[in-house]
This record gives sequence, structure tokens and C-alpha cells, in this order.
Amino acid sequence: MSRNQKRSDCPISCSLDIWGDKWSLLIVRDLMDAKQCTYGDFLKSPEKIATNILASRLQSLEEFEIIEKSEHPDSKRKMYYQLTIKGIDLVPIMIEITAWADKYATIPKERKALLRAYKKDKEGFIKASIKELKKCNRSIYKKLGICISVAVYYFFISSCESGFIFLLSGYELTK
Amino acid sequence: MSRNQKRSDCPISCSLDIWGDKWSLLIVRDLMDAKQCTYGDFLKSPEKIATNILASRLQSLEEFEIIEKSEHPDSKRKMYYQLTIKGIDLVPIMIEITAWADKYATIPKERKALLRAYKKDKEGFIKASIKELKKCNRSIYKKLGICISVAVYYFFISSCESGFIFLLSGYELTK
DNA sequence: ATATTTGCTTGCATTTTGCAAGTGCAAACA
DNA sequence: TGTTTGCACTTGCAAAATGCAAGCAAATAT
Repeated sequence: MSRNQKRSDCPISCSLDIWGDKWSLLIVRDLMDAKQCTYGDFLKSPEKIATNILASRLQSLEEFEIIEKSEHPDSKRKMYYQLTIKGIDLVPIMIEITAWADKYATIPKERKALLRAYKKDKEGFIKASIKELKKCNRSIYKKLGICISVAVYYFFISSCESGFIFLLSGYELTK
Repeated sequence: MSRNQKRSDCPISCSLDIWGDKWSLLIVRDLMDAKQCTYGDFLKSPEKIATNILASRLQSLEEFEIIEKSEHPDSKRKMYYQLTIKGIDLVPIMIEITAWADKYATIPKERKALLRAYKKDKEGFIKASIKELKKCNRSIYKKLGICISVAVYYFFISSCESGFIFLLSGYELTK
């Protein structure tokens, strides 16, 4: 993506200038699954991103401060990518995209039920998730530390991978 | 966009395969403003889409049944583009994108205040909008006819253009 | 009859993406 | 102490998408 030119001041257009390509949101999606945080993990995703495209998207997402790169806690030769607060704030968009696809594309049944629950009572769904979230112990949550209890307002089921994943949004925190 | 190949079954990926390029959502945005419904209108938008790209995006959006094309009520040499229900259902995504850009990019003050109101009480904001909507008389609303009172759940301020615009979602209708 | 508006199409240059192979470096192994 | 392996990228080149300018046919306005 062209990192330095805005087509207009329209918020839709500005957003698309940042992550409006075929790949960026898939990287964000992978990062929303706390298990997929390395370069190699992204390559394993079913869409099979090319290595050069991945490198270029990671760089631009980092420049736009949607993700950040650090040393992997388990190995010095691995890089560890994480969403920033700005990146985590893409969650509402991701959920609405998922809800749209749920309606107009074929997706797995488990998620259909959960999306129905989400749509029925968004706030309640979120609150109920906080309990689950507190059981979690992943680094991304540790990083946000004590903020978790106020910051969390989304609980989300990963799009592609098998297991459940839990997500935070720093929304309430940063406004 | 490649009209015929899905990269995976992930709902994010499927959605991006349909409208995940730099231009499609800008056309959708223009159509959300009931005043921008013709080929020429799209060309006037500040992002300056090229004519061939516009033609190709209109075709693919039509193939995906996000928009539909008909004769312009005022002139036989004009085409009239409108969102389908499927297209109108992109509104929640558009709102969340706008909310994100509102936080992380500079956008006009008027919309900031309105987005704050929306975030504070989504349902209330929507209900309050129905009154306004009923004052409206645009063709897109006429088309949905008697469905308006149940179908409407979103009220939205246009991203780019000066005036207020009012939007419907057929969400409740079609589920 | 002629000019103009409208919604495209066409041709070609530029940019982005896709694919395969290769590079460099740190850790693990022999 | 080499040597191998895993990981995060680069590089080179082909293919596809985008951008730009010009053209074109049908409907309307003069």
C-alpha cells in the first residue's frame, strides 16, 4: 500500500488507504488469534500469502501502528507480532464483517449460533465474555495488565482456526 | 476483483474477496448518499476513480448482488444504481469503519459529535432517527415501501458529502 | 441536422501481486 | 568446533490490477 498518500479526507477512504487491500485484515485476523503471532504462523494460514507480500504488509501495518514487533518470549530467533490498541480497535469492524459474511456466505455452524447471540444482546454478550477472558493468561492480555477489566468489551470467535480465541478492545481505555 | 475464486472459507477472507479492494466500498459509500447514484456521480467523488476501474467495479458489485442497475427515472440515457438489501447490510461495517477513522484519523467535527452520540446509545440513536427518516421521500425508501418502519435500524451521516443523508438497513427484514 | 451529455471501452504505461528461489543469522546438534 | 536447521526475510521475474488518456455509440438538447 502507498504509505504516504491519502486519496481524500473521507474516513472510509482514509481507512482503505491504510488497510484496504486483500491481505492486511487477514494478518489482523491472525493476530486476533493469540496463537498466530509469528511470520511463520501467517504463512500457514489457509489463504497462502506470499512471503514478499507478507513482509511488505507487516511493514506497512507497523508503520501505521496497527501492529508492533518484538522479540518472541520463547525464542530469540523468532519475532513476535502483536496488535496495538489501534489494531485491537479494528475488532468491531471485524465482527461486523463476520456478521455480514455470516448472512451472505456459507460459514461454520458454531459461529452462526455465536453471532446470533452477539446480535441479540451485544452488551450482555460482551459482559458474559469477561469471565472467560479472566481465565486467559496470554501475553497480549498481560501486556494490557490491570486495564483488562475495563478495557475488554469484545469477545470473539476466531474466523478460521479451530479453537476459541478471546479478544480485547482498548476502546473504552483510550477514548 | 477475481469474481470466481475464494481464497478460503474464512468470512473475513470471503468478504475481502468480494469488496476488499481500494474502490468497492467507496462506490457503496456514494450509493449510501441517495444523491449519488449514477456513473457520472461516482466520477465526481473526491478520490477520482478511473473510468475503466469504475466500470469494472460496478460490474462486479452487480454480479455479487450488492448493487443493482436500472433506468434512471429522469432520463433514458442515465443509469440508476442502487444498493440491494445485501449492499445496505454493509452499513454496520461502514459505520464501524467510520468510527475507527474518527478515532485515528482527522475527520470533520460535526461527524465526531454524531458518532459520539451513536456510540453512547446505539439503539436510542437509531430509534430517534426513524422520525427523521419518515420525513424522507427518496426513491430508495419508496422502493422499500411499507417495509421502512420495520426495516430501518440505522441512521447515518454521510462520510464525505456536505449534507445529511439517511440510510436504511434491510437487516431486520431479511433475517 | 448538429452538438452535447452519458456511460462506457480500448490501448498502453505503471504499479502491485504472485511465485520460486536464495540469503543471512542465531541456535541446536555432532 | 564445524555443520545443520529453523526462521525471517530478499530478490528476480512473470502476471495481474490499476491509472491515464483517448475514443465511441446512443439518447437528448438546440
